[in-house]
Amino acid sequence: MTVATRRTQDQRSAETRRLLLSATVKMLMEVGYANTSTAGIAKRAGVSRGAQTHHYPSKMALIVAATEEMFGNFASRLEVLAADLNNGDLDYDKFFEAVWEEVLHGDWFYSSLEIIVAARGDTELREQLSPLIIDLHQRFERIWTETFVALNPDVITSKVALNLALNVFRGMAVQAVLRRDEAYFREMLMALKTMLASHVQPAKSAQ
Amino acid sequence: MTVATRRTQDQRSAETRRLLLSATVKMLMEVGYANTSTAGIAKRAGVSRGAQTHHYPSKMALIVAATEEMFGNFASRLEVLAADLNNGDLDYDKFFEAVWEEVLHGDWFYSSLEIIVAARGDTELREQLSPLIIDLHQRFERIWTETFVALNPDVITSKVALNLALNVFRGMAVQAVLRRDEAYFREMLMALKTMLASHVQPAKSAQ
DNA sequence: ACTTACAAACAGACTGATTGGTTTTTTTGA
DNA sequence: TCAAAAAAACCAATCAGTCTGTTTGTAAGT
Repeated sequence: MTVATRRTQDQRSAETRRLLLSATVKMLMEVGYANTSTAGIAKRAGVSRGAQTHHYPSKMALIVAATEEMFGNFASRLEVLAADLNNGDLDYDKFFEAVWEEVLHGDWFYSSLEIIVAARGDTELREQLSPLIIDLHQRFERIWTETFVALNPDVITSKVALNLALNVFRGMAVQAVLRRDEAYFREMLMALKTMLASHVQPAKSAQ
Repeated sequence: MTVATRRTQDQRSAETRRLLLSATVKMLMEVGYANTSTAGIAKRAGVSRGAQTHHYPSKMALIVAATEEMFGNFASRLEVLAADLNNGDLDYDKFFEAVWEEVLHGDWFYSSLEIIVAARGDTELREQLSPLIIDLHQRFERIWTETFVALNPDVITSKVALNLALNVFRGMAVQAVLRRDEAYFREMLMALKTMLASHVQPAKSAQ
């Protein structure tokens, strides 16, 4: 239009796709799946609807691609936190607080919740997302088992403790939609840390 | 149409409303909020769209009324389970298994999840539902504190233990959407019971 | 170097279906 | 006789997907 910044086709494509996926995640996060239309995404991304359908012919293709990227981003973020715990930049308490912060205020949790709930009523979407979630979960388990060791593996393994913690976070985040009460969630998080502490400890401190 | 069973206006109204609310909850449960239309609800209820808009002029009025009833039903169901635990018809293990069964296969959890997620992107709906959820939660706390006592209230109170358990259930149910793995959830439930057992016990056995 | 041919990228109008809500008409009970 | 209840037609808005036309980059041929 104004200055013709010359780019290769690949560069143009990649940029457009990036804008679309980012806009998709942000819209899911901010207004929910029900209020996320393909036209809205295109507008938010600053891309024409034609460009959008060119790269992602259906809404599902767009959602699935956005989910893939979002899961990847979150796992990476978690890897960083785990590394921080391992090398001493974070202690046990701060680690969980950072994860909770990430869940509550990061891009990922609520957009994934929207997608999961949408998938409940859409067989095809569910089938497309299922492998992505399983992948993500395996990445979680790998990160976690490299970071925490169980005190009594016969009673509660490290893996189960991870899943318990994850599910508490999930549940809390859902509850937070209709109940904004920071003190309540702080108390809950403290209780979770206390209960977990008697079953797992950071691998680093076990050396 | 066929046989004119003579009923009072109140009876006709009450029956129509009952059919509509029941159909609403069932549709939310089975196909999700996104696929729940007012026309679909009316059809499923076997009621004309005119009758539906007569009793519930907007979709929100219908959703809110259905939520109210559903929450009431679930709290009642939980009261029965708690009473069974108190009078010895259920033991500690069986109680939690019954609650989990209720969450996973009952009418209420997934329909409430749909509604909560929908409320996230709809300010008015959120404001209407907020008091209902708080009511329900207070009922939970009352039931729970009459049923369980904390072993070390200074560390973890009975109330916090309840909320932790509730949130684990919530999280597990969300996870169950994309991960159907009964063994996994059994293991998770066992871990939850183990962890809870060291902080609360049934009030009855404490007498 | 410079055109030319072509395909990918992009833009935007259009379409059929569905939605929630309104209005009009008919039926039923008081 | 009248108002509540119920039925059904109707409407504007929105949606995902399709279609047609334009722009931009690429590569072959000269």
